[in-house]
Amino acid sequence: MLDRKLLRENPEILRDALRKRNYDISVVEELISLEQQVRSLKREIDDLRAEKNKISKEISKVRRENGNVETLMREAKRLDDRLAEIENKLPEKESILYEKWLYLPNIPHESCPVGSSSENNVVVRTWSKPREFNFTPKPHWDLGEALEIMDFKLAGEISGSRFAIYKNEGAELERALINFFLDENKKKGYQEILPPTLVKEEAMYVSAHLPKFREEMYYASEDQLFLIPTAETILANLYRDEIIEESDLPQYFMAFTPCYRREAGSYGKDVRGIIRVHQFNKVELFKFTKPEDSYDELEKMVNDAEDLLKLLGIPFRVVLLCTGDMGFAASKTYDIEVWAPGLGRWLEASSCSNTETFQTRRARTRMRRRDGKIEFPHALNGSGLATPRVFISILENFQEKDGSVVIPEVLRPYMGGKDVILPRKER
RNA sequence: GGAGGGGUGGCCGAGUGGUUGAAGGCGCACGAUUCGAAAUCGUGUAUCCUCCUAAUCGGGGAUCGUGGGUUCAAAUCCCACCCCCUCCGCCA
Repeated sequence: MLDRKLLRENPEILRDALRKRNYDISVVEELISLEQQVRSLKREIDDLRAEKNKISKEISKVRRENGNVETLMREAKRLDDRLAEIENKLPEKESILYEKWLYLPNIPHESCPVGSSSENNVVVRTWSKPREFNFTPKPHWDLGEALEIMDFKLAGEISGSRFAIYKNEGAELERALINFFLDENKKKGYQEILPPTLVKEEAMYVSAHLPKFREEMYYASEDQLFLIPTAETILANLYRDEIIEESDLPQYFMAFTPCYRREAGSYGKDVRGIIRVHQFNKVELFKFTKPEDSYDELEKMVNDAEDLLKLLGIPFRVVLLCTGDMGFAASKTYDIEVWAPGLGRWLEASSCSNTETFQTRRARTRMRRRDGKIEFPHALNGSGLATPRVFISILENFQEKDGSVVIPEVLRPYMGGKDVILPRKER
């Protein structure tokens, strides 16, 4: 959510932001007029209430002195009628304005490349060279099924398409990744949170997954609870309705959770394997920072995520998203893409964003400066990391000609010292 | 799921329908005292919106879990919902 003062003080910033994101800018005029109406209604109401409060106090005083209050009462009632008339108009206008306001995306940072699609994204750096194979590398679904560490047929029967079952070393590898991510991030100062994965509707508004992205989430209607699409939802709510002292910033958090996404609208896309699944595991990173520090903190967060891949030895590249490709809540986003030689393409394994005050406004999370001034801190989120594409990348990058997969060294302590996943019969 | 109790400022805690945005205490900040500290004394200490101002100051409105209602007037009365606690039932 943006600062409503923009409508009065600098609507051009809004139009510019919407243009960069390929949104229709005509909504701005509509909002300006709505905001003016709401504000003038509020003023009228405030003035009338002030008058009425005065009379009420007068009544109280006259009563105490045993005077006659009838004239005053009549005056108060008359004001009441006028008030009721105006007060009735306000909630309607206010809610229209609020609803529309919630649908406005965040303002892109000036350092973001302007462009309309992923083609305008900028690769800022690439780490390590993709390995040369002297055989044709297989996709992870072939490797996974042959090694009997993944079962897509069974998952399909039990849960449907876009679900996976991990077995044996597959399950172990998944668990190893999660623990490895958590342990490494902890060294960087991220506090661990283990949250619920079902949340109330109001919490979803804070992260800005609502109202716009209702269709992308699973909903337990009986209990009116949403399954989280990411732990970002939870972490953005950590300081809801609270004021953080400036001296307590920055704050780093991480949370491991399963993530649930309906993937509506991506029918027929990435249906094989675990490139795009309805349920996956992710360790999410989250920061609350002072506004002046947030862009440095974003760089650090990206580096933290990159470090995980470096330790694993997985080739990756860092991509700065252009304005048209950025998420709704983001001011600036870096994606980290890992190389998947079996698929022959880069896969997004992390997305790190600065949302500035977009989420903290919705959460009413504020910070108090040393001089007592109140303002909104910035909030940042990033994956550190989501497992499926790292899993893919490990299988596909570290496969051998015989179909076995070498386990990255840093994961071996998490897998009882095992260094390779061999085909079933050889185990 | 059934029965009961409760939600007030950073925290504890008072609050007869009317100068209560809210006593008192703790905490915190600043000042005095002190060689310095403790103790003591003094002052200050919620947030949001809005108007005025260059800014400070100041004016107005709103907020005592949330939303509605009664009333000239609600923290206080009524209704609904949310949350917390206790007991019973069920249960990993």
